[in-house]
Amino acid sequence: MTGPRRYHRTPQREAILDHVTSRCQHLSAEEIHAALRRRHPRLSTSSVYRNLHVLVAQGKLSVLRFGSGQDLYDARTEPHYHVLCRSCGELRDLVLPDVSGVLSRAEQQVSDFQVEGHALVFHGLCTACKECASTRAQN
Amino acid sequence: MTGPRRYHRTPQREAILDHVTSRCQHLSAEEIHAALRRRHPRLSTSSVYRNLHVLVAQGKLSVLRFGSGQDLYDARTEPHYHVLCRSCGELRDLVLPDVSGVLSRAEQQVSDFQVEGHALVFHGLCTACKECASTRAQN
DNA sequence: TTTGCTGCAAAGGATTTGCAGAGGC
DNA sequence: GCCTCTGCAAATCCTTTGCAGCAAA
Repeated sequence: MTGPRRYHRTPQREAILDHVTSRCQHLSAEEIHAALRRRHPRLSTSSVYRNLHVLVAQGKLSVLRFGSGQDLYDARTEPHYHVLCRSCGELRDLVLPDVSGVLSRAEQQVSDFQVEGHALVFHGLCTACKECASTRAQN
Repeated sequence: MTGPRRYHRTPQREAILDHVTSRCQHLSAEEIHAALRRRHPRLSTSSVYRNLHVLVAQGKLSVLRFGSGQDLYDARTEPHYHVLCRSCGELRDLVLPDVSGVLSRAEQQVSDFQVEGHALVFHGLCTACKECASTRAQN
């Protein structure tokens, strides 16, 4: 029987959480590392990755995984969703209160499962890429 | 101005699509490769990956990206969603007709974006992992 | 004949892990 | 003191790419 995990407080972890929280963007581990290196020159990538995992486990951040190759981290505030352009990779936030209600209710209908949350992503083409695509033939 | 892409018909591509379609599971590129190697001993991993991309681009398959590390491929039939256990990684299909209606309507509310589809994933703990977790303390 | 596809091998890129020492509680 | 965390370097893992020959249209 393993006891509960006792997280320690470390400057690195706090800096990472502060940084992600203070920005209203979705940041990659690499971006976070680069940004914090100014103030914490010895901060390692592994610490960034490890701390991001911890913060996600604690529910303080959430992860977005898309085709972009790298995971993006998001400071969780209110329930919101995402729109992703399959062409340029642009990622936008989306708040849909009506949908949130429906999905919260749906969570309880999932049998044999203790649902803790959900992720919803719309995908398609942003305006710019749509125009771009229509100038060339399609299949 | 690039013309439309003219896909050729190849035994490899057909075998891959057939295989994924015939199974009601979510398969990784590696699993597909391993399964098809019996009948196509010279089939390469790169062909599997390339063909999976093509099939997704053609809308014949869809991709699921989760924490598991590898992408999973799904033969698209009816609109459905997924439930993912954050502990053991179990992934289950879910059909929620009510929700589908709401989300299809929501697609049209996304401004400045031509939405082509959406993905919805519920996450939490499956029954087995839930019991497992409750026998040990939590944080 | 033009263009797409294949297998092979090598490269790429994001994330993870082993380790020994430092640090929080 | 015990256990977690850190930086560093090396390793891993999945996926992509370059290439030369083959195959479909």
